[in-house]
Amino acid sequence: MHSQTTISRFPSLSTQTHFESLISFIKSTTKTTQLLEIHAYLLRTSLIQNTTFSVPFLNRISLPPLQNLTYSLRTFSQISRPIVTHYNTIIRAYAMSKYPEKGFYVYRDMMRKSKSPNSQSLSFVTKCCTKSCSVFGGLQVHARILRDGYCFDTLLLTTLMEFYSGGGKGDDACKVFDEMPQRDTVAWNVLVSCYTRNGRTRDALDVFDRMQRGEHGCDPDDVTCLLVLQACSNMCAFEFGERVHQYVKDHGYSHALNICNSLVAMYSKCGQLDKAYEVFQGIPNKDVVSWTAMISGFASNGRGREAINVFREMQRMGISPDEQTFTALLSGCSHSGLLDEGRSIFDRMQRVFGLVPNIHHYGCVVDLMGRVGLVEDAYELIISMKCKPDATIWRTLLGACKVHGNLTLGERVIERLIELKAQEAGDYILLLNIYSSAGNWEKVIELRKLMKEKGIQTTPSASTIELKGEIHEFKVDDTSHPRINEVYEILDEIEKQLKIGGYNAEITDVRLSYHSEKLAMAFGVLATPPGTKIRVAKDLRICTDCHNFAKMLSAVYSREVTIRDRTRFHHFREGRCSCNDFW
DNA sequence: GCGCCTCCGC
Repeated sequence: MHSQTTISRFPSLSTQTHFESLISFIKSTTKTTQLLEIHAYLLRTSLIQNTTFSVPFLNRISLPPLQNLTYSLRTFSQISRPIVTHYNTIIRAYAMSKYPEKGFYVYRDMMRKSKSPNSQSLSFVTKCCTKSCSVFGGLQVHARILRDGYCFDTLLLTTLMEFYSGGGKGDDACKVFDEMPQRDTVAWNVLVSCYTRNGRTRDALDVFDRMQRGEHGCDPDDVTCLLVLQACSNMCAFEFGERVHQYVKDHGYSHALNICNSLVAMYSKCGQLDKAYEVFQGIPNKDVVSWTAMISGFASNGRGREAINVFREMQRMGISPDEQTFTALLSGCSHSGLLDEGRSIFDRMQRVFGLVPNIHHYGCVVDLMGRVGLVEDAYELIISMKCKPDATIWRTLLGACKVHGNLTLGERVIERLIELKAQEAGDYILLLNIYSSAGNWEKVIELRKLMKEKGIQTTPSASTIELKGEIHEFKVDDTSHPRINEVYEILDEIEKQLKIGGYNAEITDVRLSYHSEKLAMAFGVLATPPGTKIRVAKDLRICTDCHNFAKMLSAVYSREVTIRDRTRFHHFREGRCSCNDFW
């Protein structure tokens, strides 16, 4: 009713005021119904042909909160001679929609009509190519950017970096960055995100210093901190993370909720639960993300009961858990072997909170059942799922079959993986280990032959250890580290000592050579004074042998050892592990 | 005028 009066009032005013108030009304309204009335009015008066009206109208209808693609397209089609800005609006609308590839068609169409794209058109169409993973389109746009001389446009080039980074072409993104004559903080941020996304976490951390050092230095902003904290989590770079925390305090970001949440996650993922909890308690207005981060922190560090307590506290505070909260909680139950608690939470999640379990939730429950030996039940659960089982969930069960030496089920599971055409080297290694644990050497030889025939290559795993803020990396049977000879020497010495303590190298695991985590631990013993905590991060899951090795090391050398593997933390102390062998 | 961004898991 209100809008009706507003529009009908327009003609009574002088033309100037009429137009001005109409435009400001378009810019301020957020109601689709009001915009539809205006649309009808613009059409009736042919004012829609006037860019002064059509541009703000298109912006309003195509951008959030309305984002109405249908009306944007209809309006666009009613404009008889669209200009570049109109096209840009539509390309942007497609970039934000579910059909990003159509943005590229509009871009091509506009060029066919001899309209030259400007910086904005190129920026939006690049985004379309990024979202639709169109390598072909992106390369064409890149060529156009160079041809039209936009190589000074920082903003446009940053968008182009995103295209390469998202398409897994990190090197090309870096090249665009290197050739940029000017860089702002956002360009640096995209570089960090590019490194993180493409697995070059170390380089991501280096950027934090590089950007401050540079000639035309840029100060990291809050987004830089978020990204770098993520990189610290991935690398288990605790000391680096602390430095970023200091930077956050010094630059007044310590009250930003997203930064605080990232800090909780970073400290948790570096195994520093006390620090994580300290930051967590200092957050005045904790949201779901904060609570989930803390639950996950306890969960991945093998403290399932505390994770459940935090969850209870969260409910007392009236914060509703979301799907991710339950994933964290259920994974906590599985890491700590809390079968009944896990089952009850899985049940309450559906009954009380009305959430439909997704593949991750099922994955956690399968993991939980598998760990405690209910492998057949876990198999039944996967079969009963409403969603399609993926390779990962089968792989989880395969791992459980290995732990419990269930050969027949293991074979059935690998068949499923083969059906999904998703079998990886790691899956064969697991099956291989199942056979060798059972002493079935014929099958071992047969499978090895099969792997050779299929050309399956095992990727060497790597472990890292941080000393004085510097990251040292070791691979299986490493030969590259500068102090590798000393490392092997001390490793032999350690093994001798541990054997006296009762450690025996297990021969059930096939790949028995110098595992990277052993090398990293040995380096820790070598390079730090006695009594210093050893913190190692590993990209795959730790094997039984290395687990025993670490347990014994913690007792014989009186060192606390922390190993973060692909899925969780292991805190070793006085010959025991926080995981109680539930891993 | 447009770009980067917090919590989960197998």
